[in-house]
Amino acid sequence: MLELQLYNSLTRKKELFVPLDSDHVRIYACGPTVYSYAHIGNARMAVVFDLLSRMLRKIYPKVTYVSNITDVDDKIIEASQKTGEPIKTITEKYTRIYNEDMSALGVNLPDIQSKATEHIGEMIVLIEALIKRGHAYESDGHVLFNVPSFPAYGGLSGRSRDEQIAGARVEIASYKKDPADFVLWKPSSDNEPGWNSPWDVNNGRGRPGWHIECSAMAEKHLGLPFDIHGGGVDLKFPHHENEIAQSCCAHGELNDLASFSKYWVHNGFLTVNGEKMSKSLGNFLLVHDLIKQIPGEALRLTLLSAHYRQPLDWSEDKVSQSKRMLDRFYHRLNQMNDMVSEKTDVPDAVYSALLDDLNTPKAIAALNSLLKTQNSPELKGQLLAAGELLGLLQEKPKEWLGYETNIDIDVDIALIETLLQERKKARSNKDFVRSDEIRDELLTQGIEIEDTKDGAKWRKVN
RNA sequence: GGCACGGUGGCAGAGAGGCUAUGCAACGGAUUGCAACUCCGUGUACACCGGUUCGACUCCGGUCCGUGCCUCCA
Repeated sequence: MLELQLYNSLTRKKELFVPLDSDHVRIYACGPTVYSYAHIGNARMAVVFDLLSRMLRKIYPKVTYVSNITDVDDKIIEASQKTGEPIKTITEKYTRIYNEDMSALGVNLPDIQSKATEHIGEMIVLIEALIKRGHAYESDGHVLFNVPSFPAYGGLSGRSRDEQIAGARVEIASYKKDPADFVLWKPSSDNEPGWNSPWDVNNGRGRPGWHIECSAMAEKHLGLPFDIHGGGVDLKFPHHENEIAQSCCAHGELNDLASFSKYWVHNGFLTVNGEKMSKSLGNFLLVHDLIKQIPGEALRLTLLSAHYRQPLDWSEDKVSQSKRMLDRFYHRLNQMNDMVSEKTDVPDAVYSALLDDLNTPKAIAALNSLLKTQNSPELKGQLLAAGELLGLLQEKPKEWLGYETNIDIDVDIALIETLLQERKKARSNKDFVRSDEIRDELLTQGIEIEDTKDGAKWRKVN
C-alpha cells in the first residue's frame, strides 16, 4: 500500500485519502481553550495531529495545518474572576505554556495557530449570512442557530435531532425556538469581554458562542471545502456537528455535509488508571508536571503506543515501558555513534503501517523489529528516518543514556572519578566489600557503574 | 434510556478465515568477583453460546462484561 488510508468519521469507514488539491493539502484541528495548563488528554490530540501533518508533508508538496487557540470563553472569564488577572494575561500565559509543553513532546507548531479573538469580524460575517439565509435568528439579545432549518443536522454523530432532545439533561432556555438550537452570539455584561455587533443590546457588546470560531477560522485560512478536520471524539457532538451546520448553511450547502471538510478524524479518549480525568477525582495529569519527571519523548511514545482511535489508559507502568523501549533504541544508536548513517527512506514496514490509518503500534513494532538486524550505516539511517517521521529518536544517544550530562550539575564529576579510581584499586586487591560499597553509594546518587572491557564507565540514571 | 466503540497471552497492544506481531515483565543461558548494563534463547492468547465454512480468535446472530458520548471537555 502506497497511499494514505484514513478512517473518516463522516462516512464511518476507512477510506483512501484523496486530497481536494494534491498540490496543497489543508487540515484543521480543534485546539485548546487557554485558561489553564494542558493535560495529557490535550496532548494526545496535539501529538496525533502532529503525526498526521508529518505524514501529509511526507506525501504532498504543500500542507497547511491550522489549529486554533480559543481565547474567548466562559471558562476563561471564570478563571479571570477567580484569580483577578486580566483575561489577556491569562490567555497569553497559557498559550505560551501550551506551546512550550507541546514542544517538549516533539509537537511542531501548526502552520497557523489562529486565535478566536482575532477573527471576530469573520464570525460576524458568517452569522449574518446565517440570519440572511434563514438559519439563525435574534432572540433576547442572543443570536441562535435554528437546528430544524438544517434537515441534515446530526449526520456526523449519527443522532437525530429528536434523539438528542429526548436525552437532553439541560434546561431549555426560553429564548430558544427549538430545544436543539445553539448560540452563535451572546450578550456580554460590562465585566465580560465583548465586541460590537449588528445585534447590539446591553450597551452594544457581545461575544461569540463556542462553535462559530472554528467555522470562521477554518474557512478564512483554508478555504472551503478543505481536506481534513480533526479533534477529540468528544467534540464530535455537539461541537463538530454544529460547525458543519454553521458552515454548510452559511453557504447554502444543505445537502452536502462534506462541503465543509471532506474527511473528519477523531482521536480517542484518554483515561488515567481506568478513570476519566476530572477535577473531582483529582486525577488531572498536566503535561507541564509530567515533563519535569519524564522525558517528553517517552510521553510521546506512550501516546503513540495505542492506535489513535482507541481509548488509551494512561499509567505510570505504561510510561516506564516506553522509556525502557527508548533506552534500547538509544543504546543501539549509541553503539553506532561513529558510523555515518546511510541516507535511506523510512523503512517500508514502518511507513506502510502509518499509511494504514496511522497505525502507530504496528509502526512501533516494525521499528523494534529493525533492532534484530546488525548495526550498520543502513540500520542507523533507517532508525533515524523512521524516528524523524514519528517524532522520536532525535536526541543525542549519549545524553539520553546519561553518559554525557549536560548542564544539570547535581553531579560531582571529580568525586565520581575519584571513587571509580578507588574502586578499581579495591577490586584489584579483591576488596569487594569496599568496591561494592562504592557502587552502592554512587547508585544512591543516581550514578550507575557499568563495568566494561575498557574499564568502568558511569552514567546518570533517571 | 438513546447512540457508538471495545473485550487478544502476567501487563500493554497490533493483526488476521488456515502462515512468528511487537514491547514490558517472567524464566533459562552468556558475561561478571558478585551484580548492574548488554547479548542470546523460551513460554502462555484471542469473553461466552450458537451459525456460516473443509477450516474462525478473525465473518454473521445472540448473551455477558467494560468504556465513551448524549451537559463544558482533546
